[in-house]
Amino acid sequence: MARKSNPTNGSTAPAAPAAPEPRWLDDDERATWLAFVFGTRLFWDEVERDLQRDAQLPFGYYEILVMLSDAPGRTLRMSDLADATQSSRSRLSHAVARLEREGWVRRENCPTDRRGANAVLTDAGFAALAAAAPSHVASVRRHLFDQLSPAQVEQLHDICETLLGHLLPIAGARGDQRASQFEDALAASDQLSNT
Amino acid sequence: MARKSNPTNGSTAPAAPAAPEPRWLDDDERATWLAFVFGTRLFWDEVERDLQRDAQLPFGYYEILVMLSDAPGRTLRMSDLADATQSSRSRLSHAVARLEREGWVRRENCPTDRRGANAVLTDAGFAALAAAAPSHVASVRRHLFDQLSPAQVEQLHDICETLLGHLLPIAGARGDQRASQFEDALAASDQLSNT
DNA sequence: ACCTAATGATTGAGAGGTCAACTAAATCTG
DNA sequence: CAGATTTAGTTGACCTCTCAATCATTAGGT
Repeated sequence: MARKSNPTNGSTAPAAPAAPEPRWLDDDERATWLAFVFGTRLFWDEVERDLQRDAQLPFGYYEILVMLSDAPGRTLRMSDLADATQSSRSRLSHAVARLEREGWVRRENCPTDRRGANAVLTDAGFAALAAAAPSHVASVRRHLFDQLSPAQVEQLHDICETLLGHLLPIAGARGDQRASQFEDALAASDQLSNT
Repeated sequence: MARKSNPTNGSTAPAAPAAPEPRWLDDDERATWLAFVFGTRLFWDEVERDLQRDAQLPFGYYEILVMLSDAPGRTLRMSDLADATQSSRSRLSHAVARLEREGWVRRENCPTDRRGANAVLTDAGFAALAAAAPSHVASVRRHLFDQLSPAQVEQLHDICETLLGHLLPIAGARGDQRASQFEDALAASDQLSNT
């Protein structure tokens, strides 16, 4: 399915606007690409399914609750929360609206900037997160870390860091706020690691 | 953001329904998880953005066209196409409806099974795919293969195969038709590789 | 053959996401 | 300080996906 080969099935490239002579993937690359597409898709399907079953929560929403629970006062500016969860402001606005309906997040006016808004994790939201976290971590463990050797975990880490080194500047150059956030998230996870 | 640590910020697990004493991620695992979540998300955002810009096509729809272009007669039963693209029958039905509106796919009645339907790639659909493919391959290359060393590509391949070895049986046990399809796709990509 | 199950495929409602337009407040600039 | 610009955030329309319900057809069992 994920073949990237020329659909004309030959070496004569069809009307190719950008690349006159595209370099198709060779067999090894194609197999890697296929495994990557299928593997990551199946992984996320499984993790999301587990989370949905155990917490009636999509992973993206879980992330929002985690970020808030880690923030001082369990409170974060909407923009900061959007950046931290790698989501657009629009998406976050919709998401928080949903979480607010659920009673897990509350909006407050920002005292220092009258056009700003703070998202606050409610006690109910914190309880929901606390209930969801153990089984979610178990799910990630079961489907990822438990399957890989320590060496493979390290390799995966390096590979993802390499990709981030390439992608963050690109996202940043496009004005994508998320660029700066990865370092922040890492730093935060160091500071707050189970003290 | 992607911290999996106990939201009570300590070692005393809160009301945990399933796991009395969950094993939280250690610092290395958390960093790996964070890099994985951010890295793959950013990667797919970028690839999808490129594809959307160059072909006005989400990746999932591109996959459908690729599968059809590889099939004999550029024709596939709806069910087979669904399996091959790792999508539910429902999703595929909606997707093909959309591609049909676009004029890129046509539905035909299956001659051997009167409740079946065949999806056929039209000439316009093939042309659209041919126009989209070069820049899409370039995008995947630019954001993935060009960034990794040959060793890393091999490691990534192994890691994804390992995950698939774990996930395919799980998906299969749930009656998920996609389980059988990975092997098929690999075999097909071998057979049809740029001859 | 007949009745029941299983299969192929579609449909509609609802949830989540993107994109572009919009409001309001803060900031820059002359 | 007036006016333009940038920034924070929300909104609505539209698209895709999921889920459950549905319909038609085929396959099984007796």
